[in-house]
Amino acid sequence: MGRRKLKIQRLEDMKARQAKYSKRKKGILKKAKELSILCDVEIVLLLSSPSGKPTLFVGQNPK
Amino acid sequence: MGRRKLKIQRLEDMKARQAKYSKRKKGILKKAKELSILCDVEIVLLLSSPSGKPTLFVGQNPK
DNA sequence: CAATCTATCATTAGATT
DNA sequence: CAATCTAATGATAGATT
Repeated sequence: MGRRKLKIQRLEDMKARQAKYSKRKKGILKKAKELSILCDVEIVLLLSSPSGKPTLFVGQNPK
Repeated sequence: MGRRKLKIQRLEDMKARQAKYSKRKKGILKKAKELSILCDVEIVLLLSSPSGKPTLFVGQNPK
């Protein structure tokens, strides 16, 4: 998606990595939340940012 | 996306949940893989299907 | 620069087979 | 039914501010 197709390979510039991470993290968290609700499933998503800051998403309650 | 907008709420039909899960699982796994490569970050994604079968994705190697 | 914008590509809802 | 199709919504690349 986006103005041009992006080749999926490591972004060499640290600022670019951080910026891309910020955008895509938002997207994948939304997808995780939607999937957990729609299908009523348990999901755990653990992300570590390029700078090392972790994000944990846990969808639905353990049964 | 799709032909009509889908309201994000639990799908009541078990078959519909399983089918939806199958489609969206593919999508979120791709997103996780792309994010881990692009931003060189560690990602753990644990999914449990509507029938209970787990899927574990681990992107990048722990450092 | 980080936030916002928008043209474009990607995902997927519902249909079809 | 599960796989495939495709119209249409959704995510986001690069531009702009």
